[in-house]
Amino acid sequence: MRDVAAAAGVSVMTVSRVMNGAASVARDTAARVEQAIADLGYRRNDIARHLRQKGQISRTIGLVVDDLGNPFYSALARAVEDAAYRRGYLVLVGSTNDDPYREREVVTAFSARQVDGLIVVPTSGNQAFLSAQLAMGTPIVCADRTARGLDVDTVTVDNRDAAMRAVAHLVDHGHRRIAYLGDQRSIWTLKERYAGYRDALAAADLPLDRDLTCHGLRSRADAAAAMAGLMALDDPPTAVFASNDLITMGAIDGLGDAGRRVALVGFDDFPLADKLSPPVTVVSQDPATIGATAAQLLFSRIDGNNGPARWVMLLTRFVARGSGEIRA
Amino acid sequence: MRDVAAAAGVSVMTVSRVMNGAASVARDTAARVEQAIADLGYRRNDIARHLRQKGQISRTIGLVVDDLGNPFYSALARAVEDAAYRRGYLVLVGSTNDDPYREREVVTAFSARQVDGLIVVPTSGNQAFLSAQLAMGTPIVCADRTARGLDVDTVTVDNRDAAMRAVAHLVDHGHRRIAYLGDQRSIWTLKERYAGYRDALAAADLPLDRDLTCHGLRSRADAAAAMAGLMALDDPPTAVFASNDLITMGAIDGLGDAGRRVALVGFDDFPLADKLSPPVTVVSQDPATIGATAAQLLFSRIDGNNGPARWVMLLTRFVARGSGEIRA
DNA sequence: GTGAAAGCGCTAACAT
DNA sequence: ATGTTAGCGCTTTCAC
Repeated sequence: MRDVAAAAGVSVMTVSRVMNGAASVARDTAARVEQAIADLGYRRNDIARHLRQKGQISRTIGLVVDDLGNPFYSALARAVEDAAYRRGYLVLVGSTNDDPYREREVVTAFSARQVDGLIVVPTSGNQAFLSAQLAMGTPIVCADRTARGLDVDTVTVDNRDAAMRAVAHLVDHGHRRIAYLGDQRSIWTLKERYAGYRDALAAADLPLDRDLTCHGLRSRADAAAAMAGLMALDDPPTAVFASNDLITMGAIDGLGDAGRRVALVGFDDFPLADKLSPPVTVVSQDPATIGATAAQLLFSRIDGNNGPARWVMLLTRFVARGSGEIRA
Repeated sequence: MRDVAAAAGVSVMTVSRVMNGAASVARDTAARVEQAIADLGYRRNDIARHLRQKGQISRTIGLVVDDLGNPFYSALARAVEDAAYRRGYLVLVGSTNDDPYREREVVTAFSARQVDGLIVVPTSGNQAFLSAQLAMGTPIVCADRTARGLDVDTVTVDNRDAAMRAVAHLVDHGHRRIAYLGDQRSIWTLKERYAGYRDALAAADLPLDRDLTCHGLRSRADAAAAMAGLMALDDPPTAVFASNDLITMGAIDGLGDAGRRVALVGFDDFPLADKLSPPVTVVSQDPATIGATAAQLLFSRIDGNNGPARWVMLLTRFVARGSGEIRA
């Protein structure tokens, strides 16, 4: 900037004014400065700019998800990025792998970079440490899952109720032995979905059979193995509720030909679910809407809204395609 | 930091030393400072730190992809993020939607934020403008596609050759009317794949029938419609080469029951490809490896390597599952 | 072992 | 319409 000023024969302040499109610069002075900028290929250092600028804003938000490589979270991330782009904000991303330690590291690094706000998919750990950032004036919004030990804006779907309806649907089709396949119970969404599963059983006066519930399935392969194990029981289930997309695919792998007689309902829709035989009945949620809503809540805070924390519950859609309508 | 210094009764310099773990601080002084830091909940401002620090590094890299919401690019992004995390770097992400204007905006914004390096999936526009960043000392690596008008490190797969072999596979199974379904030809990868398609036809002395080639398919629905159109021809194709995962799915949609007699090979593997009937034969590439390799090249530049530009060509894998082995 | 002064690149506030 | 001064929060350099 000093070089530009020297080249144009003005002070750095005038260069600053030109860069910011200030009106109070003579046309020919501005032209000289523009020329110098072009000649020297000068680009403003936005970091230094924000350091001094009023309000200390960095025009950057941080997005912390479980796994950016998971299509669910990448769809969410894309929606956040679009909202940020429209407002002239940049997005820092980080994955936690549901590891509370890494979550803390990432959030801390983002805060040290002075992000103006944070959208977080909380891990199963405790998020009380986030209250420090909150106290420092950095707004936080939780997406997909609620935080533990923290009272902030949150966007989720109606996990428990949706799971309950899905399982009730299986009950309505005559099933009494309905298996549950799920990821770690420590994750909020899975706890909710499992609760919904039990709600539906209770409502139908069905017993909760521990032999039919599998938790902690971290991958499609895990789910396939668990499903195969269930089918090897003396009295195998006649229906299955799979609590996320990966697990649903694993269940399909594990069922093999038995997929034609065993009913299946999965949480999360996925491409080609309608092309399988039988086509897969699912509870569908929209990650892009979750991300867009979270961004909207965050920017309202950045814009100064400091009302009480809001919890936006988005509705899921039940999509009957065939696999969930197989009768007992 | 000033507050901490005051609370501990030392100068800001000593606080700085403690924050950086300098050895030359008396044990009890350090303890007093640590205490003050804890009491006041002080967190260092990394932005200000990097502004003054030797070498002016920001420990941030920028990642520009076509669409972060596309599982292919999100897998790539995840690999980049992991590599960055291991080195203590943060990642700014941006999507271009293959819009050269947005590409330029995003890259410019990243550069203004003083990123230490850039991994870019180039749009179909011209990337000559990137030479400005390159000249300013910001290393750039292209991933998935090559850049136009720019000589930088690049990671791609053997698109043309892989496409050629895929189509040759169809020829080997007796097909003479092989359709091509592709996205915009202006995109480098698609240009290459289309060239491979023509290579295979030429090698088999088959004519290039314009009626059997469809370009510019931007979505699964586009591809479905194009496929249906092809099947409505008087003399429909007996085989199809689909040039990416979305288009392969669309082709499956468009084929419907004809999928049992019309052979299909797709570029890109996708979940459940093996569960369809018939299971889908594909050319499989690994986006995570592309991302990891790009990160490796970028960090080698950040570490000072300034040798000539490298082009790493990763190999694809041909996965025969059934749909590609249907005979004419 | 500690501190004072200077400055990274920029802009706010007040000159002129 | 333009320049001067001060300072954002930190680190470098050099002094003690």
